[in-house]
Amino acid sequence: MKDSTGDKKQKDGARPVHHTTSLKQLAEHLGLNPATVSVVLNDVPGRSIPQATRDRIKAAAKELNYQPNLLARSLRSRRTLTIGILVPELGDGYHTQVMSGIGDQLIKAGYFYFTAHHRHKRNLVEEYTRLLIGRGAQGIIAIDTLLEHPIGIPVVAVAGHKHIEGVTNVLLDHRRAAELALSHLYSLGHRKIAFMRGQPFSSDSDERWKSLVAVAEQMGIEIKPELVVSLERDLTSPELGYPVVQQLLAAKEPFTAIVAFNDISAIGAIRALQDVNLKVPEDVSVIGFDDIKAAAYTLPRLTTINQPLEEIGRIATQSLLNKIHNTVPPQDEITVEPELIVRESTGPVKG
Amino acid sequence: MKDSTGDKKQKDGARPVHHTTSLKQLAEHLGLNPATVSVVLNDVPGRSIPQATRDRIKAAAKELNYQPNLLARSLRSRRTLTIGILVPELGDGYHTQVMSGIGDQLIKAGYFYFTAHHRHKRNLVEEYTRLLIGRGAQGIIAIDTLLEHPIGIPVVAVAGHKHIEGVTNVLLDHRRAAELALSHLYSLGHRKIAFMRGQPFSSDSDERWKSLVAVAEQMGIEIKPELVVSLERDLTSPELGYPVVQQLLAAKEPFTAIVAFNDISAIGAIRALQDVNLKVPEDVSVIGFDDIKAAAYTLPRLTTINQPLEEIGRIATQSLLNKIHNTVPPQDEITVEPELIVRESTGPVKG
DNA sequence: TATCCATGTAAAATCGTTTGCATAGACAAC
DNA sequence: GTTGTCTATGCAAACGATTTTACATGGATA
Repeated sequence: MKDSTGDKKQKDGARPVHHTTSLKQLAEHLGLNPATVSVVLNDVPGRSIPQATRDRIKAAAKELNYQPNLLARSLRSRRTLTIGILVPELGDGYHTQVMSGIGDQLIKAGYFYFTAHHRHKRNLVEEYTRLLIGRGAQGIIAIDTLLEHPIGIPVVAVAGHKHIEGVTNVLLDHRRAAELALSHLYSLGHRKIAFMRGQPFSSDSDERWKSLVAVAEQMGIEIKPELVVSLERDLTSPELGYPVVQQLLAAKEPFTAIVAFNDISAIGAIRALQDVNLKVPEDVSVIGFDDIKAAAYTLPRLTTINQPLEEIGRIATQSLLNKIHNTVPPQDEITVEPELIVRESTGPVKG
Repeated sequence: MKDSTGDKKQKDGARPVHHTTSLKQLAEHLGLNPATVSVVLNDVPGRSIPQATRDRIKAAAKELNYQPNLLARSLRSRRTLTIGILVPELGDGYHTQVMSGIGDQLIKAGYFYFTAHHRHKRNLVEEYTRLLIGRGAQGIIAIDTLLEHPIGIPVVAVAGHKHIEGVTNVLLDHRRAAELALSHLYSLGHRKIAFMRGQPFSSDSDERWKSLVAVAEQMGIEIKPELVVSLERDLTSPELGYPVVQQLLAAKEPFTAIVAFNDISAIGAIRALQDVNLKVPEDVSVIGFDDIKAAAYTLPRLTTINQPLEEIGRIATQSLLNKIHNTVPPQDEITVEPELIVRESTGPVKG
């Protein structure tokens, strides 16, 4: 809403977009009606137009480098070929890797996406959702974002907390993840295993813990209460995992392995162990979750459970496109399979 | 291009976008002409409309929750309030942190952005540029992306390699970065300093090296040829820095500090040193560049030169918006200041 | 020879805005 | 009573496509 002192020449920054030929110009050039040209270029079925004319039109379109104006097209046809992505943060590996998969899949389908990052602020989630819809988004992918209620367009949630009517959730097969982690440790001979529970506000905490408990029971691994610690602080640095390991050590209950809540806390845990001269993995094995980029750079490099983030993005996208196009009945839930990545932080139990 | 067997009822996924009231409906509801309503809601100057009517219109707009259709508006006014971002990769901290700053700044100005990641493929850069323009992008921010020639709309390049007519470059003050790094080491007593040069294809390599040479000379630090190694492999893992340090050690020329090309290679360098039982920082100090997230998680944590990535994003955005709105004469180049982050990988020289 | 259908193309309506110009009425000045 | 200036609003033409409907042909059929 700048000042507007009536200065006519400025036109408030509305500079003409790089000039392209319009349908009308193309039609004129051909001596045909725009409608005919449109019909041919869009391969509209059920129209009788001789091949010769079709060829002529397509040739001219190529020659004049005709690019249909997406805005105009969308306005009329109500298809914008655009979706919106809601994400808490950019600049964070987890989210943007998912976005990478989304982008790959979308562009194949001729779609583009708007991104809005809301830094976990609820009112922003609401507002951005509105804005995205206002810009013609035909669907929304909400990554790690708390949605409150159904919105009017197709939605797919990645790592969504709640189940909301009409929203498809894409999530990790936590059960399988637990199996991979525990059977890896088990096969290395570990029986005395310590566990870290995630913070209550973290979306995966509950599911992951339940799965670990179930699988441990099934495998006959005892979970001693003294060997279970809980993360509490709202941190995204390894500090997260440091104090809880000190807590574990103070309990004096022997253990040979730690199942960390995620890679970040695993890194902190390793530090804590090293600081009391325990060697990883010789004295204690540590396994993480997520397989963040940094996991390959630590000393020792981290054994972890990989979440196929890009694939999750691709799957979420495909699911959303299916919803938009109404091609298949929508699913409530889609699970993806985790993978065990063995690096250096786990090893056979001593002796 | 699906099949199209003439099935009329399907309508190929064109579902009505969440219903909103249109300007026309609003006008009808008020018994006024759409134009009048539009004029009032947009505060168009130079129209005489009594305050009473204005209030009536605004009240009704609020009541009916009128949201103007951005598509239609853009079509008419040729302002889409949209820009495009070209980026090599998503899921990489460097780029997405810049994007984070861009997003913050854009949304303040009422803009949204399309993202396209091209994975360094030249033809995709071209194609995506076209597509973005086709979707009405009013400007483009190219992050670490090689542009070949001027395009028809305002462009700002972040970490751009080349200088291109009309393109504003936002880049780090390399000179200052070199000063920070070297004076930090110097003040800790380091005089025998080894250097890593970046790969020739990396955008910052040359500039960074030239600055280091210049500053070293100015400070009276000798750069011995035996203590200069060059990265060559196209890697983004710490492996990058490992072999070159072995190479340094093999040269038998003593050194007490290493200036790494970036954090990734610094991490590899530290590993290489630790693997021959040299302690960091007690025996050798290592300083990195970039301040990637992982830099705070390594053992020891990395001393490095921070690039204010989010700020770079914000500055690039502001510069682009200025260009779009023609408010200030465009600049060719904008530099931003680096910052020294002292952590644990540097320390005073022994003895 | 009149009727009908298929074919090729054009015209018009529409999507939801913005914007330049027109106009009707009120009032004042001459 | 004419002219002129305001005021408040309306009208209609864009913007650039898609989509529905209409209109000429020309040949085939009855």
